[in-house]
Amino acid sequence: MAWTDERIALLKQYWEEGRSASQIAEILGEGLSRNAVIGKAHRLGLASRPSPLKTGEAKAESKAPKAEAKPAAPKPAPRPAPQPVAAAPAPQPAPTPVVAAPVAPPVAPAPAALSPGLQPAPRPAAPRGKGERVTLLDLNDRICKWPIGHPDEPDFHFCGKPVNPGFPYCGEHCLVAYQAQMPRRDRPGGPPRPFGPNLPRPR
DNA sequence: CCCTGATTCGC
DNA sequence: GCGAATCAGG
Repeated sequence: MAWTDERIALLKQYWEEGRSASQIAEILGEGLSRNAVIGKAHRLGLASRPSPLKTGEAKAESKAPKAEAKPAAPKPAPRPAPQPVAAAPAPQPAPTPVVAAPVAPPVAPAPAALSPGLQPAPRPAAPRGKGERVTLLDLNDRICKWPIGHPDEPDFHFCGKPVNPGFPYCGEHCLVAYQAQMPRRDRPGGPPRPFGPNLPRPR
């Protein structure tokens, strides 16, 4: 994997936003480890920002007014307020108009290497859960990163169910993501096409 | 144990 | 330059 300008920009952005290295690693995908993120961040000159860690950098802040704790004391979370995912600027301008440049999308990176005969399904008609939203902040190693909705929509979120071990998705979405590609003539009606008008299928 | 970032060190 | 291994703290 290479640190493209897009990735570095994303790294900087997320890092400055206060995301943890592991979160950034998972957002950027491509098997990036949190160590890689930290290492790169270091090399970029970013380091030890408002993070609830105090290695080498303690908080010189002391709560002077400690007299009485107000019951309704609002606690400023160390993490920045969870901005809507859609608000995050998605740097898509490809400075290098390379043909077929494999630029990983900022969200929901498709599984990179698929076995021949396998191909990721375009976009599932994902059942939208009501109420709950799994945002970028909630992404872990072990929750399903299947995107629900469109990143531009305010309610864009992720599946969030426990993953199928070894996969970035839960079992259900692994079935969708790693569907075996059937021979065309065996496909009866044909699956919905992601883009473009429904052209008459070649026969 | 889980998590976090920092640093080292071989590639 | 990169990142896994390792370290150190919470």
